[in-house]
Order: sequence, then C-alpha cells, then structure tokens
Amino acid sequence: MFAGLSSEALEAVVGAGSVRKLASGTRVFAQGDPGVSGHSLLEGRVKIVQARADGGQSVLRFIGPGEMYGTVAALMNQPFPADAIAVVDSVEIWWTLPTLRQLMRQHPDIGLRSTAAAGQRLLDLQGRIGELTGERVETRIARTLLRLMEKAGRRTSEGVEIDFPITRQDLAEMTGSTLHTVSRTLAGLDHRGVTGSTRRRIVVRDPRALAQLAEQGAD
Amino acid sequence: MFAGLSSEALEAVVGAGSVRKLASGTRVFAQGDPGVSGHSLLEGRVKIVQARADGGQSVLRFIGPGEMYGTVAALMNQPFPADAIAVVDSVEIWWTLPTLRQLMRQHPDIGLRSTAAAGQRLLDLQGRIGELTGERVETRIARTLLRLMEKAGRRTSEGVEIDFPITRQDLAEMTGSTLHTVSRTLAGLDHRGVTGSTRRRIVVRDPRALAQLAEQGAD
DNA sequence: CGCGATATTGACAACGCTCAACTCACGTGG
DNA sequence: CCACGTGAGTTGAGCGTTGTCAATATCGCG
Repeated sequence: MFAGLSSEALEAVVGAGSVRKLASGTRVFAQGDPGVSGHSLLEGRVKIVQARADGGQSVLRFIGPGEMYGTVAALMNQPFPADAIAVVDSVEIWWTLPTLRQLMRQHPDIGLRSTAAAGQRLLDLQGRIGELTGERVETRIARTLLRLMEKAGRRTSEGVEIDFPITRQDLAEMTGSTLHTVSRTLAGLDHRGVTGSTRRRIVVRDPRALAQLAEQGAD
Repeated sequence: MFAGLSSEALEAVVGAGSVRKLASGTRVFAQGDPGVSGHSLLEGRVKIVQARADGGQSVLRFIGPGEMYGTVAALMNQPFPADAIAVVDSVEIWWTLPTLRQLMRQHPDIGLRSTAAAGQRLLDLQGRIGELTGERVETRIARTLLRLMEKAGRRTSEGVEIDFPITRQDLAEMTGSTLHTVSRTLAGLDHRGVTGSTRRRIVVRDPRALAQLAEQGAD
C-alpha cells in the first residue's frame, strides 16, 4: 500500500497515525459504528465479518500485513459495513478521519493508491459474485483455499500451510455453507491427500489437484 | 453523476464526448476487450453481463440514464470484466481513455464523484455477497425485484412496473438460479397477487408483501 | 481436571437443478 | 393473410447436493 511513497511522505504518514496492539479476538471496529477511522495492519491477521439479515454471518475477507481496511467507509462518511476482528495477536496503525483526509491532501499519491485498491477490490468482488451461486460447495471451498494459500501460504515440508488459525465455521461463512458440510468436504479432501487439516490449521498438500477442483465444470 | 457540476464543466464534459445511438441488443463493449473507453447512458437500459468459468452467465447490474459504466476498468488500465449490452434502444455518451483522464485533471470533481460511486458499488456488492448464498431462491428473487423496482419502477394502475423488458433468464442470471425455477417462483408470486408477470414484463402489485419475503428469515 | 470451543459423523428431508415435453406469443416471409 | 419458425415461458418427474437435526468425540485452556 505504501510501497513507492517517498521516504518523506512515509514518515509523515507513520507520524500521524497511532500504533496499537490487538490481542487475538479484539474487535477493531463494529458493523454499524460510524466510520471515523482508517486502519492498516502491520502484523498479524484481521477478519472482516458481516452480519446477515437471516442471523448468519459472512466472512468478506482476511486482512494481512500491509493492507488497509475500514478506509472506504470512512472516506465516504458511512457506517462500517462489517466487523473487523483480530484472529491472532496483531499490530495495526490507525488514523482519525480528519488526519486521513489531510494526509491525502498533502500526498495525493495516497489517494490514488487507495482508489486503485478499491477498484481492484470492486473487480474481485464482481468475479466472486458469479462463483458464489450455482457452484458446488466443494468447488467453492477449493477456490477459497487457493486464494487463502496465495495470500497467506507458508511453505512447509508437508506442503503449503495457511499461516493463521481458521475454523470450519470460518470457511463455511466464506463459502456460504455450513460447518457440517465443510467438515465433510474437508475430510474428503484430506482422505484424497489434497489437504491435511487439523484443528484450526489447514495444509494444502497438492495445489494442482486443488486448482483442478476449483475449475471443475469449466468448458 | 454530473449533477452539481458547474455549467462550464458540464459543457466541457459533454463537448469532449461522442453521443451515439444503441439499437436494442447492441454490445457496447465485450468482456476481455482492453478498457479504453468510459461510458454514460443518456437514455434506455444497458445490462452488464459476466461470463462464468462454468459456461453460465451472471447479470451484474442494469445501467439506467445518468449512470456511468466501464470507467473503473478503463481508469485502471484493465480489460473490461464483463459485456455491456443494450436491452432497449438507447443513447449513450462516451469518451476515450485519454479524454477521460484529461477531463478528470481539469475538473477534479469528476474524479471524486466517480471514486465515490465506485465506493458505493463496493459497499453494495459486499452486501450482496452475503445474500447470494444460503438464502432461498424465492428470497433472492424478491430482493432482486425490490431493487429493480426502486431503480426502474414506474407507477401504473396495476402497481409498480419495471420499465424495461426482462426475461426469466435474466432474472435467473441475477439470482444465480435457473429460468425454470424462476418461472415456477414467479408463477407462485403471481398466484398470490404479489406480482403480475407477462412475457418480458413484471409488475409488482404488492411491494409490502415482496419486502416481507425479502426479509424472510431475519431474526 | 473439567468445561467450552471445535470437530466428526449419521440419518433424513427438501430445495432446486436436470432432463424433457409442450404451449404460447410474435414477427417474418411466402 | 396465413403458415411457419423462433424465442420465451410453463409444467412435470426424478434425483442429487446440501441443509437440518441430533448425538458424540476431541482438543486446549483456565
């Protein structure tokens, strides 16, 4: 996000923000709260979770080090559309809305970058819209694991491990399914040697096979 | 989109673009084409349709008069992520990418507005992500009809009519279903007096009942 | 060591997709 | 003006995927 900024600008940005630690489980902001702050993660993982009308939840995305979150709502003067919750002990830097606006005025690059990032997310989401409907749960899970792998994968002797704890429930809320079905599906993948999953940990043993499953049904 | 611009700026914007008529069925741009143009609809309706990996299609949104389309891809130097197709005879104004950039430089308001519009779409899409999974087809259809009604509704003696032709297939592609299920569901809604649908036309007779269905399952 | 969070597994039902046949409206051309 | 073809819509039968309900197992933290 801040890569390529002049060191001068970078100093101003860091100086204007506040750094704070987030114990695992901490809620950074809550859905419905007025969006009066922008955030960037320095270390750890934060998940963005939206409560649905039917009482369920949807995990919209996981934030990794270097990513911004909460800024779109803040800059549009809207309430936060989702909760942000640290899933491991983390460190973030955050800014008040006036500070954020001022930084953008003084360093237009920041505004451009955040616009570009929002545009990218818009295109990504449009792509996901289609995937979420009509496809089988196994396909959606495969796709989700691939994305997590690329974003938060860590090579180990067993394969590529997703480097933060993720529950069956989380996966269900990302794929629009239930933890029961996810459990069954993962058990099947484990059995076939594609993945290895233990409590809150998932290792992808055979990325090729997973990619195969993710594109199932493509012509 | 352009409301609130100075008349001077407005003249510059209109002068720099080209106006053209779109016969019903015309494809304005195609998924995968380099995004080298920005568009705004003056009259009619255009639908944005994305081809999915499994061979199916997703209708992402319908564009009405005054709305911009194709601009996010263009400004990010990316290929268009979807097709744009006129569903009735329409009129649009469009700009080349260099022209668009220059207009934004000369009238920063335009850039701000399009960023705001993109942010709004981002929030909308996030909301839709949750809806699309787990909810029953009837619920998704009800929600979709409500949105169409608000956006393109025209009061008639029968109720609120969606003012452009829309097929069961379109509705299926918007809700991630099949035309068969949509046909059955709509027949059910018609029977209960909630809607009245004929070939390519839909009238909402009882918006309250529709809203009720859309929130089915809420706590 | 005990409890809560997490995960597994089975039985069952149902929603909605697939396949298939048929009807209806509309526009085109002979 | 009517025959015909095409696109749009309807309806039925069957079944698979997946959600629901329920019971049990296991891991870890306090």
